[in-house]
Amino acid sequence: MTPRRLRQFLALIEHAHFGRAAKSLGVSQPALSKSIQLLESELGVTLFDRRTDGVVLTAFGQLLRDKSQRLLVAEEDLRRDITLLAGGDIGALKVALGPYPSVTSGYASIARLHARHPQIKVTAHVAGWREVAQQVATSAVDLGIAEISTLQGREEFTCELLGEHVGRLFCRPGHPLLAQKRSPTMAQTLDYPWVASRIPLRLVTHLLPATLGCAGTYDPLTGDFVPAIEIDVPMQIVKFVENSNALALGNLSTFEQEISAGTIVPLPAHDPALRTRYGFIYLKERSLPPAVEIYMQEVRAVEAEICQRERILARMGSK
Amino acid sequence: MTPRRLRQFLALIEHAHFGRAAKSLGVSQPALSKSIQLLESELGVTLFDRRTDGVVLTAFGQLLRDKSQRLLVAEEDLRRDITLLAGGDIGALKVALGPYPSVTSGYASIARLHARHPQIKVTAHVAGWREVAQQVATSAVDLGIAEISTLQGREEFTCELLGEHVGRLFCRPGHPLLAQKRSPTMAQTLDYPWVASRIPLRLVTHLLPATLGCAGTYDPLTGDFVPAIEIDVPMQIVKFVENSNALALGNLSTFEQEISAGTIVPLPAHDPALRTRYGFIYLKERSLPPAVEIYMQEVRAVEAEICQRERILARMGSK
DNA sequence: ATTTTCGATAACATAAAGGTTATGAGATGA
DNA sequence: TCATCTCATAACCTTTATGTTATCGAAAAT
Repeated sequence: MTPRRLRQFLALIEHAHFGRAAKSLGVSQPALSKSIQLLESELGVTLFDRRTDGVVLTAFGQLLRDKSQRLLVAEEDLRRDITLLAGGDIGALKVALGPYPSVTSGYASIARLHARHPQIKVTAHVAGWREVAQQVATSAVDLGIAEISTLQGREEFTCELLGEHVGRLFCRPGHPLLAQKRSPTMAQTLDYPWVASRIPLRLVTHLLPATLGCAGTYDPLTGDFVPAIEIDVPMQIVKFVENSNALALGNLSTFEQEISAGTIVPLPAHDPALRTRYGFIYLKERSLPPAVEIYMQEVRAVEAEICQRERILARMGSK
Repeated sequence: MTPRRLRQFLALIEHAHFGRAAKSLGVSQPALSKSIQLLESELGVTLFDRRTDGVVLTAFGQLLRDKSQRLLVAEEDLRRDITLLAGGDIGALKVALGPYPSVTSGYASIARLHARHPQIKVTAHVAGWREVAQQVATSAVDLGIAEISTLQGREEFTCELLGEHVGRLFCRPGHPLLAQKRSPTMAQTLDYPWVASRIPLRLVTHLLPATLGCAGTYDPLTGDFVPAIEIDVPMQIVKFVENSNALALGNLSTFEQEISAGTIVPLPAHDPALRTRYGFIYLKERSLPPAVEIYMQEVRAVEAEICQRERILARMGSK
């Protein structure tokens, strides 16, 4: 069951014809015949039904096809990873970060990654949840960090839960979502830009480069940061929400002063506690490059730190 | 980069010594030396630092170790799957189902699987969320269906989100959770058995064998069903909750009559909408046997059906 | 019936994989 | 300095993998 044989096997499936498959592989027909026979005898099953007008795959063949393709991809990926690493190229890493809280730990992790592995070039793209999923699906990025409901019914994705944040949404007093009678649904809130509140950023400010905004593209190698929504973090968020239809995410305590001053108001929600569960998402079929795995380790570490700090803050809050 | 060579490579790592590793593999030392050299030249990197007192792995070696182990496991799994299938054994399937709503689609899927593939032997174990995770982690089951927050911080798990249900918890009037001043936390509710309400079961009753309870072990091959909590589904749930500390999961409309009669009451919760996101969980490192993949397809199909029916019910309800 | 098409088989060639024993070369400690 | 330990190298052997060309036999089509 060598890679070579598996490739011959897959070629035969494609052409459904020994002669033509052999030709496409650049070998003679008897060579391919024997090769497939050896594969069959090794596994102890018949892989093809030989018909007079060609061959068709058996159930065993179908199983082998699906699995062997993955196996070959995994092997190629491994080869590629080692070759790149050997060339001194530890790898570029593209990640798509969803809104809060994904972006919070996502950015903090980039800063840590850059500190420890400056040779890894990171491109982070901040986007909406749906866009993150789309970018992962099209392989535009290696990895996404997004709210996991993004994944519903998408069997091509794998996810790893990172954390859970509970927060509320806040808006300006005259916001369109306040005009309607019913409490806004989650789907409706997604129609407006969300901005991360001070709380989640405060949790990681000791890790964040001061220049980092909450939305945009950051390359730690060059230091370039191109904000998608230009907000000075953390103080300008309230001003931004006050003067636009953007929604701020945070806790009641986060905006205690602003609420009593009436500058921003909490959004009524029939689901008042906004539980956000977010995690890594990536394609099931691909094996992740080493740079991505290193980055994931950093994210996990940051996440653990955030969890601990939140627990401390919660304890302080309840006293 | 044949399996054989990779195994030699792993053996050398283990012994950190050419002579001893060669002995453990049953070959001579020069044979192993040459084999490793070939592997190194094939990949174009040095895998071991040769020291006078043995060998130590380089960074490349470490990368290859991690990846090649997975590759070998995948290959072995494939071989095992085909061998089993060749022996007419399409495979036994062990699944752990968490409480509602996991168990709902889990059971319905078993019924469908049994109808289409009667030769697949299924063992379903219904358990609490934590136990599902534990059983998956220890490979006691191939697959789990559970609430995904089970996965937080567990990087050994892969998950695939299946669906999201919103419900509330109900209890008897004198329940301990009502005695405390604060609203019960999610963690506290987990201290009591949960039982599935009529709503989620009603959604799939056309798929369920009439005998199925909501908790227990069911083998569709023999038809044996051993309930863990004996409840006649669906009518006895209210009686059970009324006379125990069990919690029932459902919507307000589910228990409309009982609430007005005062027999059961909704549990106050600072997080009144109980959003349950559940999905498949399995070990990252393992490749799933074919029987499990077939089952997963059935679950996905049932899940899609449930989603559609819920949407219809919701629309009917809002009119 | 005859021809064509397709895969299997036979006979043979060659390169590569994998192994052996004997020996070499460098570091280390008695 | 010498014995000893490490892994590398050399020379050689055997088996297996992979290929070739020529031919065969069965089914389908003309």
